[in-house]
Amino acid sequence: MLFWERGYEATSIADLTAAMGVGAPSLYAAFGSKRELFDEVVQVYGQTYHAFIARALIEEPTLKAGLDRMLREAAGAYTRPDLPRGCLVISAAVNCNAPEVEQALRALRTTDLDALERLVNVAIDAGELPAGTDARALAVYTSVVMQGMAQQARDGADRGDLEAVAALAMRAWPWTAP
Amino acid sequence: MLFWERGYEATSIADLTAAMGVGAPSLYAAFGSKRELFDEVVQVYGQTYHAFIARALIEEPTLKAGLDRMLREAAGAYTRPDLPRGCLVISAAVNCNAPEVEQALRALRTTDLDALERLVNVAIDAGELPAGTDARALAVYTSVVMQGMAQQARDGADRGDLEAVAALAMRAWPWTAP
DNA sequence: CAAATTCTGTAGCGATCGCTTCGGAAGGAT
DNA sequence: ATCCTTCCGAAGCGATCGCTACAGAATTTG
Repeated sequence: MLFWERGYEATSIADLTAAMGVGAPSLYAAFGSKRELFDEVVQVYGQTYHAFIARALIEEPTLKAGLDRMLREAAGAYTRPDLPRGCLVISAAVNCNAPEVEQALRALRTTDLDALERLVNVAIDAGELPAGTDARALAVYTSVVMQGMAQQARDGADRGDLEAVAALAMRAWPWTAP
Repeated sequence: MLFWERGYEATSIADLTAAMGVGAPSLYAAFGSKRELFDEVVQVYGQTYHAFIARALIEEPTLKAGLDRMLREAAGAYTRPDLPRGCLVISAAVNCNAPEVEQALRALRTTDLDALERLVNVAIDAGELPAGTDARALAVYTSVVMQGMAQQARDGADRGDLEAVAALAMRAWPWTAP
C-alpha cells in the first residue's frame, strides 16, 4: 500500500522490503521485478478498493441512483482514516518516468470512462436522460469529479466536504422529470 | 517548463541543463539549487499561465460570469497544443518525496480554494446565491472540477471535451433567479 | 545424526541522482 | 605581448536507485 500513498517511482525497493519485513531477494523471487509487483498490487487494489465503482453502477436500478451511490461512496473511500487518501489508479503514476506504468493506469482510467459513457447511453435509451444528451460529456464530467475528489482528499478535504461535492455534482445532470 | 510536463522529482538536473543549453555550474550559480530554481519557475508560472483564474474571477461583474469564464478558459489553457497539458500547480508535486515542495504547491492550491470561498460568500451577500448556501462546498466543488479537468487534459481529453465539462459544471450552482 | 536442499540477509553491482571542484579557453587592462 | 580575471564544460563527489551474487541458517531427507 506504499504504492498507493507515495506512487510508483517514489516508493523504493528499500521502502517495500522494510514494510514487508522481508529481504530484497525474497521479494524478487516472489514477484520478479518492481514493475511486476506493482502490477500485482494494482490488480489487488482494483478488486478490493476500486470495485465499489462498478458495484454501485451495476447494482442500482437507475443510472442516477448508481452515480449518487458511487460519488457518495467515493467520498468515504477517498478519505478513509485507515488507508491512504485518494485513489491509486489516479495518483500512483503521475510524474512517472516509466511510460509503461503510466500507460497501464491511464488505460484503466480510460476503461472506466468508456464504461461510464456506455451506461449513459443506456440511460438515454431507457428515457432516464433526454434524447440527444451528450453522453461523452457527461462521462468525462463524472471522471473529472471523481479525479478531482481524489486530489482534494489528498489535499486535506474531509469526508463531509466530498459528500457535499458529490451532492452538488449530481445537480448538473439533465435527468428527465421522474 | 520541463517541471510542468514531468513534475519536480522526475525532472533531473541533466534534463534541465540539456534543455537550457548551459552547464550545471552555471545553473547553480544562477539559482542556487534545484529547489530554488523550481520556486522561481513556480512564480513565473503563476504570473504567466495561472493568472487567468484570478483575472476571470476579478474582471467579470458577477461570480457566475467569472466562474463560467474561468472554467472555459481552463479548458483552453489545460489543452494548449504548444504547452504541457494540465496545470503545474496541481500536478508537479504529486508523488514527491520532498515534503517542502509538495507543501508549497499545496499551499498555493489552498490559497486559491480559500479565495474562492470568500468570493462565494460575497456572492451570497450580494444575493447572487441564496442565503444559507454552503460556500465551502461550492468552493471545494469548483476546485474539484478544475483539478479534474487538469487531470483529464493529461489523459487526453481535448478542449471540446473540457468545455462541455465546464458547461455541465456550471449547472450545479444554485443561482437565484436572474 | 549427517547430508542435501531451500531460503534469507548482507553486501555489492552499475547507473543515476543533486551538486561541486577543477583545468583551460576567452576577454580586458597594462 | 603579458598578465589577470572571468567564465564554462568535463569530470567526479557521496548517496541512492533497482537488482543480484553469495554465504550462512533453516529445513527436509535418508
